Amino acid sequence: MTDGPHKLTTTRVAERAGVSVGTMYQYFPHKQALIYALNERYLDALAGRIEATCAAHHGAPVAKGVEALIDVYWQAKTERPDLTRALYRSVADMDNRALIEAFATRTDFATTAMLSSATDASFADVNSINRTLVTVIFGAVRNAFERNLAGPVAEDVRAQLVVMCRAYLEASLSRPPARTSLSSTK
Amino acid sequence: MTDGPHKLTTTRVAERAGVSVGTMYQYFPHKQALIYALNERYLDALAGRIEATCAAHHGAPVAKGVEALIDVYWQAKTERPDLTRALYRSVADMDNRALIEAFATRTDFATTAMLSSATDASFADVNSINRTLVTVIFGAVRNAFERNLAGPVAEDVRAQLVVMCRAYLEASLSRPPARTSLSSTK
DNA sequence: CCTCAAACTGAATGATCCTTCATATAATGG
DNA sequence: CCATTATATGAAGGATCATTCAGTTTGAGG
Repeated sequence: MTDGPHKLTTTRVAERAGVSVGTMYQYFPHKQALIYALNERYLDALAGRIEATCAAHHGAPVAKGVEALIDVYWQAKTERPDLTRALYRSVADMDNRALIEAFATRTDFATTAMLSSATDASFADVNSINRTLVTVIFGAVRNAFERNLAGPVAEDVRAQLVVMCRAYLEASLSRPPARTSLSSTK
Repeated sequence: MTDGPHKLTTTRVAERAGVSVGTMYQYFPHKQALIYALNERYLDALAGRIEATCAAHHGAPVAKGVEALIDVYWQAKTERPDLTRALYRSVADMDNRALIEAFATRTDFATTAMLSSATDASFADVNSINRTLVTVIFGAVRNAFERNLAGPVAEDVRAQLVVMCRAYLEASLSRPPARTSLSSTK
């Protein structure tokens, strides 16, 4: 299903799935429903991975958790570039509000839980911080992906993204375990 | 040109431009060329605004500069949501490597210059930091935009994005004006 | 081996949209 | 005012798909 050439046509998807167009229409009423299902499956798997990662880092230092989060997402988007691209594109052509919403909810829940459970830090407004973190990570990864950054450069961006998120968290501690040197809004 | 309903068809664009399809084909050989031109114009204007912002913050504290950068970009993407959406979408349907490339080059140049010129900070690897900053900002803004965050929430994300970038810069100073409490990779 | 239903097939249909071109309108200059 | 050229128009041509459906294959039960 890691489609190659270009458009996600019904015939092409059917072929790739090893059936004829007609058969496909026995399982999905529209093309939209089909694409929706593809995205649903993808997002469901992705959410699953994220949840697993977050669960695995309950109680771990936030720094570790965020890095792990960045890694799964990065990995997920990069491991099958064609699929990623095809889905990103397909999403532009239809109303996917519900899917994105569901994904965001699951994700937010998982990441918030991870952040809150960290024993080495506590944050005043976890929701705000979490929302920002997720928005930044997902956005940055997508942007990096779409810019087709070459290997080492991509790697650098990924690493720096980790640094950035950590710096943000450290700056946002409500009861800093160490002293921060943050110049408030100088 | 702030297109409303959905697809960017040749007829629709022509209408919006106040001419007939035929006339349009006297100025653009393909639809592709047309869309390309639209994007070119948009990106050119955007790059211009970014350059202006950066120029206006030469020698200013980095914190100010980054905030300004975030603001222009955010503003540019939100002020005409339909246009933004239409262009994001159109970009998925064609080879726009060259445009993105050109935009990235101009942008990188401007932001790097701004960062380097700051008198209150100096960075070891400006290129890496700049690349990361730009990727994160552009990506996060897009992501926030596409999530259709409600007014106050959006505002919060924007503000937090500023906080985050500042924290990152502070953590990346090569000769810290104050002491950093950064736990290296604990 | 036969029957019937379920599942499959892919050519035909119709919609949408890019592109062309025969024709009309405007502008220029003599 | 006419001739000539530049510019504009939008219906028609042709491609590409999504979607349908008449007909075929498959498989279970008898």
